[in-house]
Amino acid sequence: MNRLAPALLQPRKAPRQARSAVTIDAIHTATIQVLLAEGVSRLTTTRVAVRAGVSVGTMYQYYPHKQALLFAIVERQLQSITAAMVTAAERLMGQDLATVAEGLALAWLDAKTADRVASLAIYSIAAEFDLGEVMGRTMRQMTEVIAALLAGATDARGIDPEVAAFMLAAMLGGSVRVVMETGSSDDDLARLRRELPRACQAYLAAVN
Amino acid sequence: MNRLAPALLQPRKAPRQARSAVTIDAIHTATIQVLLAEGVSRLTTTRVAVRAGVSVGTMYQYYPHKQALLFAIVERQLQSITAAMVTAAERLMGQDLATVAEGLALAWLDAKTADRVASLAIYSIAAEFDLGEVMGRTMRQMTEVIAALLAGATDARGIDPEVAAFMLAAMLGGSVRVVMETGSSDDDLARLRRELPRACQAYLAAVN
DNA sequence: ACCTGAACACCGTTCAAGT
DNA sequence: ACCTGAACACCGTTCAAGT
Repeated sequence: MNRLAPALLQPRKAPRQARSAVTIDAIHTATIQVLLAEGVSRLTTTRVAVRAGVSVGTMYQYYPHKQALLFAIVERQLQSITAAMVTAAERLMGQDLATVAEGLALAWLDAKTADRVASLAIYSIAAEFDLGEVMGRTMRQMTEVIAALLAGATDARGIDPEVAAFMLAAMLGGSVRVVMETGSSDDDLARLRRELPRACQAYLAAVN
Repeated sequence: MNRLAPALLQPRKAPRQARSAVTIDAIHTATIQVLLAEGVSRLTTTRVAVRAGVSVGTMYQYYPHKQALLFAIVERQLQSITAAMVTAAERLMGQDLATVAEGLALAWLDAKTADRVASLAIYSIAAEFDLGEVMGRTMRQMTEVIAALLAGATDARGIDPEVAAFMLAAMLGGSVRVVMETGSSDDDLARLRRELPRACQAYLAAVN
């Protein structure tokens, strides 16, 4: 559970010449390709280097270690999901709680299932390295967005936006993850798509 | 993502003499100790062997590979949680939906937080190896137990026990996992303990 | 300023040899 | 019937040497 200072997980240096920007991008792409083609267990620094067309040494000039490589990918994926949720939030601002709940649930499901392979890859990386921190940060961001949405809902009365947003984020994030990870059939996902909005709506109605 | 046939994950042979039963137990205990003391990344076959007081070769006589070691631990943990839920289910049989929902949520939280370190260790192992299958099986068992409970509830009317149980299992399993994994404070857990039962109750009420 | 790749320490797994 | 531990293939990481 060795927790690394965030600084250590960033790329080691910024590209100063054009060719190194190319190199850094090639490494990034190669990592994803190897991950999807061979799985985590076969994701090797050498394999990534070969695929990227550089030597291992070069890779270590940009990423201090393997974790940093994976960290970069996870972060990009999480950011794209966050962005999707922010977009959804803008659309949902000033609606009533039922609409907000449904909108959030569907947006979350869409974002997660859009690139299901990538999402699964993320999950499979998440535990091997210490990604709790990054995921925690993402979840806190999400909670803030949701809280603002709840506070601004037309029919918000007795609801505590902080508390309700926390619970909603846990429900969304957790249920989708569990279903996706446990060898879910398409049926299961369809089921989740029907039931998750209802669950969110029911919870919000109950605490309002 | 190499999926192994379940048979390969079982201990390689049953102990035929007393000393090998002792050996197998020593290995199992040593694995947990190393896991808790040093973390997944430092969980090494050699380290486990040393701690267990046997040679690496001996370990491989009982567990065909490292995954099998971890698999044994995960399975034991999951079984103990399943057992706790079955006990709770017996107590809740024939109650109304609100009582069932609250009882399930609290039982799940208790089971998971009782040995929080072990649970976290499980999660950290879960993705590194292919434990989706085991976890999926556990979740399906849980869903069955919950479905029976819902079908037998005094005030069950329009509810579809299968569907509602699926959603409930996803909510319980997911939310607790997400909160525990993302560097949760004790405050967060307390919050979850208050909100999760309400969310489950609200959902059941809405679909009944 | 950037890249190379042999070299090092360590890990999972095996198997001939022991009791 | 069970155990040992040197040996093997492979992995992450480094660093002297090159352009």
